[in-house]
Amino acid sequence: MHNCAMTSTPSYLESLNPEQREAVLHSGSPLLILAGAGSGKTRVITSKIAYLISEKGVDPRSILAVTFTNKAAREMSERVATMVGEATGTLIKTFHAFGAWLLRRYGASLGLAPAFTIYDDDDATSLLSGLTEKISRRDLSRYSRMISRAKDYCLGPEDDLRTISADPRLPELYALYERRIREIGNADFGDLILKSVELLREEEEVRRRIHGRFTTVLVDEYQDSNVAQYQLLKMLAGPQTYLCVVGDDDQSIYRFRGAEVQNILTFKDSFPRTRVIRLEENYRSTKTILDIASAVVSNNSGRLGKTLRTSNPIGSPAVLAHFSGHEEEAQFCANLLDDGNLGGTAVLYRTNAQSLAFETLFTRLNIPYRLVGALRFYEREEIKDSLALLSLLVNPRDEVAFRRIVNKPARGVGAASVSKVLDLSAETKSDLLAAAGIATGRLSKRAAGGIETFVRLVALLRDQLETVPLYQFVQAAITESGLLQYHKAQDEITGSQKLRNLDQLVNAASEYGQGLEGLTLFLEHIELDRSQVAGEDEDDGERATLITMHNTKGLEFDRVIITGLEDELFPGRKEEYDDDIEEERRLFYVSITRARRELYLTSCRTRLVWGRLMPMYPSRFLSEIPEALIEIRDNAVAGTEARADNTDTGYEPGQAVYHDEYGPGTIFKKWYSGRQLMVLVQFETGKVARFFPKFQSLERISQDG
DNA sequence: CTAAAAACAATTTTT
DNA sequence: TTGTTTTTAG
Repeated sequence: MHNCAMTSTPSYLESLNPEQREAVLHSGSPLLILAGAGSGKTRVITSKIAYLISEKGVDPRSILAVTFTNKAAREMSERVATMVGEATGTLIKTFHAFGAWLLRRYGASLGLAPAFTIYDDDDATSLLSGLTEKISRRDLSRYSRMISRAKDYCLGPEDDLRTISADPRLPELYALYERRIREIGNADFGDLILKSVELLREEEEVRRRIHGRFTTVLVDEYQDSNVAQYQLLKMLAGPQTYLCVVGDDDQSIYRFRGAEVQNILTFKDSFPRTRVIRLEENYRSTKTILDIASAVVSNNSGRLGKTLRTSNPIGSPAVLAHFSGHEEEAQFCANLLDDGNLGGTAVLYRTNAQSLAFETLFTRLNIPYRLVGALRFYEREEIKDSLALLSLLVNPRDEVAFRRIVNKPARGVGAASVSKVLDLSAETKSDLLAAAGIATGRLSKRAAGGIETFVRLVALLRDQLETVPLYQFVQAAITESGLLQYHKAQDEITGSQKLRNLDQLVNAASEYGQGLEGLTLFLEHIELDRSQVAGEDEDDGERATLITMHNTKGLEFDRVIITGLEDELFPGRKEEYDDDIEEERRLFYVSITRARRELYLTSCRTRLVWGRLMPMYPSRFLSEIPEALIEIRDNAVAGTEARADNTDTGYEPGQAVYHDEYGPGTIFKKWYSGRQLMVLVQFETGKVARFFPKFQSLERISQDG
């Protein structure tokens, strides 16, 4: 096949190592790329896309690339665009966004209109709460989570749900929920995948068209796919489809969301003739950092196994610093940042709550920082209110949106009136706005007036939808509904920034087209891309990054500080099993491998938990790091040093205890957190709490009889 | 029906 | 500790 007129090898191929190049050039059978951290996996995928388009003459429109996060999708689009030029027509989307894309086109047979809106977990919980009486808030969100998990596993209400939960009410509640959301005509997150699977399975014509269109399907971060996503992939892959998945079993960190490491472990069995290529050369980190990461993750079982190597310098040892409390920990980070390398530094933590100490100190010291993913824009009250109003315009059957917005700002329409409208809507099979229009006769005078105002408002807005640019429309909606005024008043009372956020929302709308179509797309992007940060001004200089460990996936920094390395916090909850510990360990592995040159680890002796100062013990993961690779600095104030001793006796399960605040109770579990004994106590009030008996006033009561 | 007061629960991690 | 939900008085 040597062709004299052959164009020179593209530069992006030349800079690849042999394995990477092999992965790019491979064709003819399914391909599994096991790509270790920092091994240039994104580069391989983007090069592969570019290669297919520019060298093999593949139609860009026939390529589908699926990622897990919007950030990854955006990045991939940009990189492909720089390699082969803009507007290639290649579909690069997250799994969920692809589901929405598919269902908007072909979902009619499943009862989904092209303009369906998407319910997030909150909305799903609200929907459930409207469906059933007498279930506490907490249980509602529990059930809602179970339903969402069931969907992750591709299970419907009639399937055996016992693997999700043995709760006897789950099937009934799930069925109720499912029937209602179908009536409304919206989709929740799980539906975007599950309904896509259903569609492709049942509609031969759709399947045929999709197989005809997408002859190449690429999946990034495959280790985080769930069962439903695996099924979707199965359906997407026709006999002619070239399938390529990239992932790293050691970086699977979304099990809590239904991610199934099994998917990548058994890919070879699911797709016969699979070729496996390992990318084991790391270009990111120093040898020391890599050795630490490898040592830690080698404690996991059930891995495909992979040895990362690098020709990078050895680098300096990691630093492990102990502190008395979170303030000292934050100060330590601030001191490190004194060298001015803000943009190259990331402070990592397990839970969002931990960011506060850093924010407070950094603000005081004028250290610029960027907070990733914490205060999610879409979750804010004023944004959700506005979105509810807009959603209702798109889908007047949207019960969740209606409930949220019909009486906000207060129009004199209470819960009783809302129920009447909903009942009437069900009776007459009409949408909520129509029902509201004819319900006035059944309502109190005040409520009838309020409903009328609301119905008029919606009608007025609807008339404008097709005639003005979207941002103007959104502006009109929040102004004329009174939401703007309402939240302005809130700002004045609480000093919040709601008005600014609403402004931001209007700005965001300006990037979308006019009319129903633009509005639908706008809503979809907001629902699916939750990484948006409010008030993020354009980069006006270098900032340090504050970020959760989960959010760092795919990122890298010169210097990484992993904070809060304490048992019970990281790894978290202890009542769980080995699988969970392994997942936490993978999260540690991901965190460590974000670092290019320097790695710092911090651990505190105390931490505020629910406003109480709790003693903490170093994370067990720290003992998995070879001593030669780490330099330990103990900065804790003397005296807080505590060691386990013989006071541990007498706290056996079954022991009756008394606590000043919670009253009498019984120990039902004990274990060691770090070196310290911890017990779990069931109080007679029903409360369950954890204690360090050594530090906290937990009186033992002698059992009589 | 609304607003203020009182009681109460909460911390993983996110598409 | 904080923020949110339920109760209560207008």
